[in-house]
Amino acid sequence: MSITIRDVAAAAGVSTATVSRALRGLPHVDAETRERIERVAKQMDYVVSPSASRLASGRTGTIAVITPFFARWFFSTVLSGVESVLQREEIDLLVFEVGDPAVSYRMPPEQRLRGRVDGLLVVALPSDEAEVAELLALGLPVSLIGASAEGVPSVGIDDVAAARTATQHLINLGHERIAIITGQPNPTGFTPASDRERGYRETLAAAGVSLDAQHRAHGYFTVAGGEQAMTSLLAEPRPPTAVFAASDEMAFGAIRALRRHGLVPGRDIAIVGLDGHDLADLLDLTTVVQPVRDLGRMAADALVAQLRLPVADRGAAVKATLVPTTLTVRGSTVP
Amino acid sequence: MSITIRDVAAAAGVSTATVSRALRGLPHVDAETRERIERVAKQMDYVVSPSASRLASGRTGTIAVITPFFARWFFSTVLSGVESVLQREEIDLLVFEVGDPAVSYRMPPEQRLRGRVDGLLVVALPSDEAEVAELLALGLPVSLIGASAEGVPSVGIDDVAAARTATQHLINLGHERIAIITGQPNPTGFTPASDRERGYRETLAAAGVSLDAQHRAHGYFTVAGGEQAMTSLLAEPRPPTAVFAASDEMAFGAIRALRRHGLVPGRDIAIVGLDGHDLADLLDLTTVVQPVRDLGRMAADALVAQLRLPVADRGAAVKATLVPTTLTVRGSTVP
DNA sequence: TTGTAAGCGTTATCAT
DNA sequence: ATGATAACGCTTACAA
Repeated sequence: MSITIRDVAAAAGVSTATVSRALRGLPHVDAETRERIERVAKQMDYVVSPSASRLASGRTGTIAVITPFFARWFFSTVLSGVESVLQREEIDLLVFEVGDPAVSYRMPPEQRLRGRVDGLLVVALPSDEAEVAELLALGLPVSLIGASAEGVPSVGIDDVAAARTATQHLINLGHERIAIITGQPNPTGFTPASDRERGYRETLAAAGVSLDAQHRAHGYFTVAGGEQAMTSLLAEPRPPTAVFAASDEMAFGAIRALRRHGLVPGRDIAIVGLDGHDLADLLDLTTVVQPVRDLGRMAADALVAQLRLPVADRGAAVKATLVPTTLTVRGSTVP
Repeated sequence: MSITIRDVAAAAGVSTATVSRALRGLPHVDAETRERIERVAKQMDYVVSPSASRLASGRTGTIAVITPFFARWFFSTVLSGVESVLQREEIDLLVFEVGDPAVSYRMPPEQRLRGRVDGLLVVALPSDEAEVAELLALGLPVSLIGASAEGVPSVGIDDVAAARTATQHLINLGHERIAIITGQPNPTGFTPASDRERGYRETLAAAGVSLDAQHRAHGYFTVAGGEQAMTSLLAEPRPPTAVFAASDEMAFGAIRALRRHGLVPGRDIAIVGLDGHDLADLLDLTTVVQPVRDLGRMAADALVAQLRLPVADRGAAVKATLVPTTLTVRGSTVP
């Protein structure tokens, strides 16, 4: 039905082997011959059959992104960064949405991956979970985004430092009752959550500001969770004068809670988030900005680099890249 | 290196043909034989080679989603709906981000699609654009989401009706100077934009409310655009008392503009959006809700149904499904 | 019900 | 530099 490499070979008066070499830019092909083949191929509108090529070569030219969500700012932004690289590299992008690892999620069984992809990009998943470990054990090149693990390349921010920046900002403003809205109640293997909390604690300690156990609430990284968390903080005998929310979406929820109580963020209670969410500006939220799209880009670049390497040299330079964050001050924290 | 169908066949004492049939659930396999084969296969941890299977069968078990953006609420939510279906159906999901069709976008060249997918899901792209037309001409089953075209199955909302609902709501509140923040300046083939504007116009006309040409601004479906649009509306000699924003994100921008001017949405100027954005609640925005995730699900279901059909019967029932929208009233429109 | 064997369209090895 | 040709691992007539 469709044009095959044989048709092209015949039309160009060469063997299929030569066509294959010529079209893939391999060496040992006469310049003239190559040109002719390319011309003929284009004119015949020939496209290599991916299935055949994959079967014969053992490479798929495909990578998979495994992510808890699509429909949340961080994740979709990462995805966008990833795809910009893959589009350039002409690599196919397969996606799997696995759900909140803190609740219930279903990893793609390895059967959905084996033989379909050359590499894996895992977004913000606790790398110590059994399921994630299985992925790593698949033997494919892997890159983590927004999480890290021993012996696996990763890119993310320095969560401790980012939290320090946020907390220090509140301290500089003169606050002494600084609460945190954190992600999970119990520290899991998902390090960003606990790292951010650690940065907060360390900074308070360093500044000699007391840490009140009552000034900690869980927002589960969601808007609704942030709202609940803030509400409970407000209900305390001595409510905080400032809040560090470990994610912008939780900060949004907190802002909503404030409004519901007739309080104005920045005037009545200072609040700072962490993310650099698209809509932080809209809500006038001070936040520590992480370059999320770049995270996706960099991880994809790193993975592609791995793939281009001869299999032998691959595990060589496993590094955890930390990209810098920047504080953006807005109305939610005013002197 | 890896287990092949031959290994399984040998271990089960049958031919590869029988293994193939058994494992795919085809008829004409003895129950006992099938059971044995399944047992052996599982025990050997056998997984069919996708490349080989694709090459031999001509089917890829893959569909592609082509969308302008990942990192925007509507699009990522659609994607999530799509993937929930494909995960269930065990179909691979390939994604392409093509950029804003109103600005500049790069469709995946057909070479990136041919032979790689069995079907296409096209999200919110103007189907009369040459590039989109090319996709349709690819001969693959296609389903459109949030846009429609002659002879192509699609799912979306009734944009005219949704806009009517929004506008009528404002009229019911007693407003007589009702502006619109619309998407594009010029009607392109992207029907939702013009349909929403049409619904607005028709409703005003039906209610005998005059239509002021000054009460129309372009928000380009973005927050920033919406803010600019609202700002320009406010600058007019007789500013509107109510605004219909053709998307929630533009409404968000409008709200921001209001705040900047010291105006309170709902009290000083009524505003209603269209989308049912996650954060509409946060911003207390009245909006006409479309079931976006369902849109993705339904389109995926429809496409999968097509794929399961014998090739001959495919073009049969090309229908444009319109799903209902509902008005959610919040603080941005109070009596 | 099961087996045989001819593809499917490349890639890659080994000659030439 | 080019050509023959054996894989690659499965599906699917067709035969038995």
